[in-house]
Amino acid sequence: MSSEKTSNHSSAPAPASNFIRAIIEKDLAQNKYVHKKWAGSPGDAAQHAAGESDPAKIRTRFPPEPNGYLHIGHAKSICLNFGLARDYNGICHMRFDDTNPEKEEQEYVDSITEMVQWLGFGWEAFGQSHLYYASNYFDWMYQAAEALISKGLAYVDQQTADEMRANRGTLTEAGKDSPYRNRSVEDNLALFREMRDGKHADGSMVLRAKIDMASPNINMRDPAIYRIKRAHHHNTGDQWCIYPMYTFAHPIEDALEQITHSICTLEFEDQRPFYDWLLERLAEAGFFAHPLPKQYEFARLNLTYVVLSKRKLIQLVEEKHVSGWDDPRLPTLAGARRRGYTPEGFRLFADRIGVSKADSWIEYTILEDCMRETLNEAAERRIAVLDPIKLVIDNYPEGQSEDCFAPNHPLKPELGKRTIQLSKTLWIEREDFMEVPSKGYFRLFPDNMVRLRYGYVVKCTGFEKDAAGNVTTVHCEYLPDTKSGTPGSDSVKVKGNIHWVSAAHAYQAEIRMYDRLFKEAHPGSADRDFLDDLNPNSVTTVTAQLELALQDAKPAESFQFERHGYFVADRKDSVVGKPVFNRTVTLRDAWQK
RNA sequence: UGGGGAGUCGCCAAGCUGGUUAAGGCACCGGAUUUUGAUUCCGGCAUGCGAAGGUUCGAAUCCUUCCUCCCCAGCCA
Repeated sequence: MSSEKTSNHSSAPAPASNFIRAIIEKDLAQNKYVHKKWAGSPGDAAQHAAGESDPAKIRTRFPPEPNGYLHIGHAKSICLNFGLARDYNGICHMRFDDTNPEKEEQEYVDSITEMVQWLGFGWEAFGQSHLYYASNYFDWMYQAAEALISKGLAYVDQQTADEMRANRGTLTEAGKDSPYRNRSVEDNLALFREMRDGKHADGSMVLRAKIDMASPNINMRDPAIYRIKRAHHHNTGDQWCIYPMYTFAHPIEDALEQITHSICTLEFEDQRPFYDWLLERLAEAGFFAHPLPKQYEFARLNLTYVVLSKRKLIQLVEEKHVSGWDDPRLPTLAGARRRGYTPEGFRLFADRIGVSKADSWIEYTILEDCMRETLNEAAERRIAVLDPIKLVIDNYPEGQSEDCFAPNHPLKPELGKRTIQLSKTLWIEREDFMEVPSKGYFRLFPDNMVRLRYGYVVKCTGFEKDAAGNVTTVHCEYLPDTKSGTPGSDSVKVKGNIHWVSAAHAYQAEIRMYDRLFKEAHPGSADRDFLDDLNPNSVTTVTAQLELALQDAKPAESFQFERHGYFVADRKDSVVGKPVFNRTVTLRDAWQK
């Protein structure tokens, strides 16, 4: 618990300390960046040197490749990077790491920016936008590559991919030098320029950093840094036919953008030596100035009952196990949003799970609980009968109805009340009646009394069944003096309190009852095919009876259906005046049946 | 068997320049309030820090050995 300076937002509790915050606080305490300049846009050492003092205390970045949809795992990284920038008076750059034209599309950049903003983050800071594309740095990267070649630190290799692999060695054996490794600087430069100018076929040669083929770290065995690839790029079109590799491009992107803390996941740990090697060499060449960006790695998110691998998500969508990338059962952010999960809930989740380097599995209920917590605060209450049977109040006048008053939010009286109509024939929940009550059951059963929430206390007098033996109608009599809100309401004490909707005043609607997509905590573990772990009942659709006010629900509006859970009007399938709902998450239920 | 990481309560996670009663959250178990079996509120919850040795007045923190798990041999990111 080292610091008091953890958040700009004094109202919110400071997020828990973690190793990255500790590093940042130490760097800040040492005034590591006080002399850092910012050119006003990404640039090299000279450009930044000519700029003003950097208004940002730190710079982080969220650098997705636009080759797919964002998911819950990305939300952790987004909250981390943008959250750090927010808490330390810094800036988080939104950067598209688009160095491989074959996999990237505009559609993905659009959905990624939309989702980051939906999560509540932005890249406008100190009067400018910080949305960047790695592909806009191709000229600089090219120059950096030539600089490396000039220093004898890179060479053009004409081995085939297979030869390169064979000569890379193994985890326990050193690699062998390429026969092209000792070409002259002039030849390398000429060849590299020919590569750029389209004189050579795709795959015929590649530019490699010249480091050490015997390094115990395989990433240092002369990694490929530029390849020939004639593909149309979503941003640069056909301007280039050579593209930098991630390992080469990423450190340069960070340096051009004056990133102070480059935070990525654990699998990049082995890349860090090259990251530092490259930047040091380019600093020696005058490209960049100290302090150079530093890379730090944290454990990626693993969530029980969920798959987050791109390959598996694609398979779920393409094989139609779900309806699309925004299927409410998917862990994509588009799916989660449609399910009714909230940005606030995700941010709470990110704070709650913390950041460390230990591989871990977060229980899915933690995420659900964060959603409940934020929804409980924000969602207005409404009444919905999801599995309706009839309740007839035999001593209530036919054709009559009366107003009952229900608060929109029990914790927020300022949100007011709405009126709902009570009449002789109501819809109630099938599970709120039992012909023979089980132990501890305190809802409706013959001769028992319950309160009709916001209405009267009633006594069960009988019931009817159909030919199949299913209860269709329950009969009761009401106690006229016991209406909620009247002095007599407490005259009769009852334990049960059930919700209802007047049959003559109901809106009938479709509700999708979503459950987890997988029935196993670790889908696909123990040599099972993850598809075999799919929950066959991950969605069931019911026709429910809702209170009339729900007919006006707007797409994406969330409610708590009392005693059930949180539901959202589907943003896609709802039409004005005829919303359909998705169950976001149930309420907790301590009643073990 | 090369290199790089990680192992603290059921799940996360602080602490790790040695000295605290080993934070906190979630879960769980009690109990109170409640016209949602919800929420809220109170209380409980690691003689123990992967294991075994060692150093020390004192170790989760230092040393030694061992065990387990994760990552790396794309012209992907």
